[in-house]
Amino acid sequence: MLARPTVTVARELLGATLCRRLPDGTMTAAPIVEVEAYTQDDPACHAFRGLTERCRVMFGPPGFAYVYFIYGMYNCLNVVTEPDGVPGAILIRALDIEGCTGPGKLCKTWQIDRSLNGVDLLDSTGPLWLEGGHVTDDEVIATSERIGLNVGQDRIWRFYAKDSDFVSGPRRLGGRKQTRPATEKVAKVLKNL
DNA sequence: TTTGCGATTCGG
DNA sequence: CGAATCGCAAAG
Repeated sequence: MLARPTVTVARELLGATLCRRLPDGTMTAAPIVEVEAYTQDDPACHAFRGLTERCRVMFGPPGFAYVYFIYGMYNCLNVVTEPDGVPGAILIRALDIEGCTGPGKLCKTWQIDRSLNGVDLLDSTGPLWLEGGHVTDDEVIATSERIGLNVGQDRIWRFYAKDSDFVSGPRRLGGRKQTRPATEKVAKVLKNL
């Protein structure tokens, strides 16, 4: 499923449920509502210059977590894609739940750091994993340039649930406060996964 | 080794 | 718009 073109998978990942089991046993889960795709031939991708220690997991099999540290204080979570040997990843930018708007905040809130780099995201007995299907309804999905890049801005590889109030960054005209739950329409789609 | 900067966020 | 804050990777 994840061993396919990153951009395709990214779009389909919207609506999947990210689940977290904290060290103390606490469990949390929420739908993914914003993602960005990064591929080998993409200048903004960590794997663009080849394999390095940091992006090693991106070159491995799909379904594993690629967590990196950025700006001296934040962590970002990615889902590795593409067949083993081909780098590719999807940055998880927001979950449909309070405190998880933005890749850095999401990781801070759910206590995700580099110690989770390389964990199997398809293992529901682990600390972090994915469940559920995906959204295919174009009507509830929006697209845009990726956020915070100085290269690769020509690639429209950011996908987000149109009406989720937890999506980060630039939004549609008259951006609203991000404190309400997703609208009924999106909520319904997310529920039928 | 050194250096410049980054897939961010928050405050002024 | 700039500070915070530090690991990474390209350059020296």
